[in-house]
Amino acid sequence: MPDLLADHGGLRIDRSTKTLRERTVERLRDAILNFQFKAGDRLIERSLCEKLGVSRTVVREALRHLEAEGFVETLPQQGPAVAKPDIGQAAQVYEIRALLEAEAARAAARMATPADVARLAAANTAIQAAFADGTGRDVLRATTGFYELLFTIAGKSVAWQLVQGLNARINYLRAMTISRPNRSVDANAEMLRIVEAIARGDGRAAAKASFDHVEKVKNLAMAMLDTAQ
Amino acid sequence: MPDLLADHGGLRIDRSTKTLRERTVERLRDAILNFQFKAGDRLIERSLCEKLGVSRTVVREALRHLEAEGFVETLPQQGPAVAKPDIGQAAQVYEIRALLEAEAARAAARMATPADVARLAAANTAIQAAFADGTGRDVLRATTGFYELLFTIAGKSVAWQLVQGLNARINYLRAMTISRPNRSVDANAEMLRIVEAIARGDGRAAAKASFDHVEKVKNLAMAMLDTAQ
DNA sequence: TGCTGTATGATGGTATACCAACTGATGGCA
DNA sequence: TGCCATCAGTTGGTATACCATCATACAGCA
Repeated sequence: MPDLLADHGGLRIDRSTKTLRERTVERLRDAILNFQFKAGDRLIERSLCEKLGVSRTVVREALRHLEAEGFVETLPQQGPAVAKPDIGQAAQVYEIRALLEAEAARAAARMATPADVARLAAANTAIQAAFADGTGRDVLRATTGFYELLFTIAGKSVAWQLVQGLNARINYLRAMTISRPNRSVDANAEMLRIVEAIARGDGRAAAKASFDHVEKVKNLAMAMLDTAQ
Repeated sequence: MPDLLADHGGLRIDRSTKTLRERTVERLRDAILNFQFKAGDRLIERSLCEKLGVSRTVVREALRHLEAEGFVETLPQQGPAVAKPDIGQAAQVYEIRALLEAEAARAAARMATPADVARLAAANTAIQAAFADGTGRDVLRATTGFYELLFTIAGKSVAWQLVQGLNARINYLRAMTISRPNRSVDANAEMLRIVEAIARGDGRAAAKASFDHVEKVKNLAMAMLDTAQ
């Protein structure tokens, strides 16, 4: 079996095309992240087959994947639905995010080049633009772009994978914190603290700013869940 | 659809039985963790069907789940195999573990009752017994038991899920660090530091002892990977 | 009008079939 | 003896069938 990952003098044929299953996983994940399905919505197999134009095998395998990632939960005798974490799990998810993002910010402060810093600043500007002109969906997407860049600069691809999965579980909470009055102003100040600390290479300050930011949104989210119950 | 999670005066019928798929996921995960399959081994569907006595649908869905958890990786045109991370990923996995376990140790120091501390001490004794009388597999299992207890005391079920997945990816590295000469003696001292710090309620010391322990095994693992390449 | 029984449709679980691509073995020819 | 072509077996991808369980709607009866 040829080693597709090794470099063999540059002549290797690229045969990597995505299976229907892989594309289905991506489509469903995107649909969940973009609120085409909301937390708690049932994901009925035959209905998804019709929408996506694939067989139940493909849908079922995609659901298994998303289930393991935390996007979907399956209750016995009830079938799959978009994941909706309880308040205890949500709190823990925010705590872990805070740890991982703070560590990434610390490492990014150490490793960022001036070009990196400029890119982070631009990513933050994109978040503000999304708050001003876009939808909640746009803000989530821009925020994801910022953090993806942060983790990439920090060289922490594994942590980024975990954070993506964690964020999946609290997707709708994130959407709700974004839509709070004045969240735009506070978020701007908080992200700016992170970018500025990284710009001056202050890992400790970057970690603190990042940690404080996640604590802030965690508290907003917990307050909302308390109200909703 | 009845709400299976709500309490309705205690009369509710418990119908939660596991599907073939759920049991297959567990069996395969256990087999990987117990080195019945080794890192890099191909997981051929029809062969697994014969071994497990189930259809390809059940096996494929289980593989999808384990793939998303990080136990299995699928290369195009090559099919599924037990995951084998490279040195960069392995380093990152250890770093994340260090963060999450340190945080769990800190919280456990705050929350542990005397009975909890006794259980942790017993779990540590079980690790030492496994080093003395058991196999590497026994040591891994006992160590998992210790950490499961630690995270439970700390109230961190989500972090524990993540750590389990992370450990899956470095399962064989863990087995290799365990089998080093004198690892038993060092491990005992390191775990004892953790238990003692928790016993006296010193969160900071517990976090440090836990962090140092993971740093130690990370360095052992990195040294081995360097040698192997 | 309300309750109960029955029937039908919906849904997830599981098995099997078919196909395409790939790998390895074998035979023939130069 | 080595190389090439062909064939057979292996394997993953995908589709579909069947079944059991559950939910909902409807009809009949008191």
